[in-house]
Amino acid sequence: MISNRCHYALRAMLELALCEGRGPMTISQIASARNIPVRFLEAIMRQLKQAGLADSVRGKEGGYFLARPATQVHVGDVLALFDGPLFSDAEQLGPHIIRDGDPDVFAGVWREAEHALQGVFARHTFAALADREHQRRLASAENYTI
Amino acid sequence: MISNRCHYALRAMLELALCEGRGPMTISQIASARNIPVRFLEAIMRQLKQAGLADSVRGKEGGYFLARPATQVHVGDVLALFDGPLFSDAEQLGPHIIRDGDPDVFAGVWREAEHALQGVFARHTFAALADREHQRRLASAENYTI
DNA sequence: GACAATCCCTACAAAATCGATAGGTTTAGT
DNA sequence: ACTAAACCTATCGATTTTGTAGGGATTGTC
Repeated sequence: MISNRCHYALRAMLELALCEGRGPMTISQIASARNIPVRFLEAIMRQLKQAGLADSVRGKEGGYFLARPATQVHVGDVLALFDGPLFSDAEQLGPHIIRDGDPDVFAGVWREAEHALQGVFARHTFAALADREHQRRLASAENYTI
Repeated sequence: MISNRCHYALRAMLELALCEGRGPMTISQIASARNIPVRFLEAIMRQLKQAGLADSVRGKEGGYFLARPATQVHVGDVLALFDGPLFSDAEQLGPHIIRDGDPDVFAGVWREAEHALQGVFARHTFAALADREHQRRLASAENYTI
């Protein structure tokens, strides 16, 4: 299943997408906006940076921001980084299950599954998600004031 | 990702499908055919039985067999039993990530992903897999004798 | 009825994974 | 210099997963 790490990363990226174009965002800001343990998020953001999904400036007034426009970052990019590939052949995990490099009958199934997932995850950009989140917040704010 | 347990279960079910109609198969047979730890497989087979995928007779000459014809057992049935659902909402794992039962923006993504997977896994029956495995074995045997 | 082969159940040990924390270093703006 | 921020490495604790052990219960065969 999807690791907690990955859930955090997805929400951090969403937060960056929401604040796109308004300068870098600090780890503390992201963490408090999403209730994520700060020191844990620190490691996650580094990983996002190393993978080329986020970028950062150091020192005072520093922080993180999206490395590419939100319209060009997909949910699949984050998932592949943390939890992918989901469906690998068994021989990587338990080398004794498959004999002698015989082709595995299930390999085809895993390939299909992986492919189907990639299709889904490539359809969702963080720009679209941020948009939806924005709508959601407007609606709930309206609900509150009325 | 797919747990080792589940890989074992899939291969055990495949073995049962290969021997369909030839009486029950013992745990030892399945285990040695696939290099699975016997006592571990024991627990797995029980789980498969309790889920209604396999059935068994006890005592001497006993063993396991498919509860339904192999044409009506899908890979998805086994996966759902051991590792499913793969994509659940975040709130079940980390209740603090999402505030106040607010609808999660990612929930839709997970639903789509789960649905896509179900589609793939429902297309593969153990009958078809056993068939492919049979072909494979014939081919490799031919390769060996020539 | 004894025996042996087989499934069945519970508990437990060993190992891996994951979430989270701690302490300290480097960078850059003021 | 001071401070706020990103950066790095190590480690700890809890949970999950893998696998093992010992003992039962069931059924065919002699």
